[in-house]
Amino acid sequence: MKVRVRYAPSPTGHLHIGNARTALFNYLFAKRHGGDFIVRIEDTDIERNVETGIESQLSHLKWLGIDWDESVDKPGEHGPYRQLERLEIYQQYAETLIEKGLAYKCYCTSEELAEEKEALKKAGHDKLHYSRKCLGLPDQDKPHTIRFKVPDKTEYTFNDLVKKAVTFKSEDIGDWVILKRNKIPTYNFACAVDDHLMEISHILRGEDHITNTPRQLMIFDAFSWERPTYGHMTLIVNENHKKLSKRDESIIQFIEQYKNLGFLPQALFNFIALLGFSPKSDDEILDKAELIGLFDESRLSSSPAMFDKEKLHFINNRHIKKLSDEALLELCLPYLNKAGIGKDETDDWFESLIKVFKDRLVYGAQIVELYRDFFEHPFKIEEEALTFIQQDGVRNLLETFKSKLEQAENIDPDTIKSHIKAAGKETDMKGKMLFMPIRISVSGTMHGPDLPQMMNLMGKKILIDRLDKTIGMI
RNA sequence: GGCCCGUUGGAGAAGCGGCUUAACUCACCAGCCUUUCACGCUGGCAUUCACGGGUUCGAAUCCCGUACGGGUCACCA
Repeated sequence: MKVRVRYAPSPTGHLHIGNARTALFNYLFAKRHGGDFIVRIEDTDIERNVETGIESQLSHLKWLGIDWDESVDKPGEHGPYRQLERLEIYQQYAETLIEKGLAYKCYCTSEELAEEKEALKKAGHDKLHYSRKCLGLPDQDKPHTIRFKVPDKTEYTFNDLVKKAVTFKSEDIGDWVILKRNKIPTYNFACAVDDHLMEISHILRGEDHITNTPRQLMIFDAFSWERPTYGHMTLIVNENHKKLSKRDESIIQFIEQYKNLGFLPQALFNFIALLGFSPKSDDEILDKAELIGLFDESRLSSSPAMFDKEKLHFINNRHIKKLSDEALLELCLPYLNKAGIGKDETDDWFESLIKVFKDRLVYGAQIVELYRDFFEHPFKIEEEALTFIQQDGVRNLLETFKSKLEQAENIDPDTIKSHIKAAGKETDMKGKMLFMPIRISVSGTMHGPDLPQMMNLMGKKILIDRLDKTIGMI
């Protein structure tokens, strides 16, 4: 049987990190097993559909490097791929279920149902199941839903790819709606019907779907269809161990936001693939091809995956370091331009700027912050640095160096280096006692990028000014 | 509350009955490299796997219970 998997988003907004993970693992699974990856649009909630939802979902998947074999823009033999275009199909299958006596029409209004539930709750019941009072009623010409008649005393056991054997009992599930009053199917019904019709072999989805599985299994069984294999991936949780919620502001949640900040798609792909999965590899910096080769569904984790921002930053930085200088400049340039940095500078200037910060850059937009920290912010010396420059000879060194700088025609990195050397010789300072005071005097801190490069970028005026200020503080 | 799931170092996370005196990564510390910084490299960092009982010659790994955390209970997906 051919491996066919699907990612089934509802077009209610932008691509969320959790959905991206679902898509990514299905993609990895398909590619690993030489199967097909399908994107099906589950737009049966007409209230919540967003106009640009589909386009946004698809374009961001593409940006991440995930492509598909069949979808709305690339029809295969199992279309249509939007559920709203498949309405007659679901209606027909629902009708069949009624004919078989496995489903029935329900004329209850939402108000009635709410009251019923309230009464059960008051009576202390845990299971707030539908009373079945419409079961067996003669056909009426009234608006109605169609409910699935849940079988008595049946166990639904499936061998989950991640959780292993999972069992649900039918008595824990009440008769549920398969076709809404507006003739549109509910999620569980449409999903099961489509998974069968589209010949989906494996379903990898978030653990929040695990309680939906028995309902979908009921549909498969009702039609005697072959059940697909399910795998429920752990939830992604935040530092408080809570499911990532779209309203959680402590974590950036949408792929688009990462894209806008200048994160790299290959890094995001790498990071997301490690959310609930650990490849049999010591190295964690992996590209798409490596990840496909390493993917193994038996290594999906069953305990929650923590969204570790630090790790994302680390991974992105590692991928940035792999970029060529040209590619990195291309990534950073829009942010610099927008911030008005380097308006009158040459290409060379930009190139050295990129070189100077490449090692520590976490994401594209950060270049602005880094630049400002070192070049624009009011000059001030950190405490530990201030202590350092109080040592003997520092003042003399800085004054010597400053006078050389003042006379210098140009301040390219090599020239600066030779002036540092000369100043060291004249004042008998070397090693850390030579470089560190100069570093501090121009940046205010004991840690930073390559010294001559950084000084060249700063320009003579700023350098002299900072040197003066530092000397004044000794 | 019912049903489902989870609990390993400062953090992420492997291991799922003997090969583990618990891999790997981040962070941190030390050393090396570099006339500074950063990069890189090397080493250090859990005698212990939520807790209590049990099974076993042997348990982080299996079973039971407790605690804590989470998910889910829609005419949403």
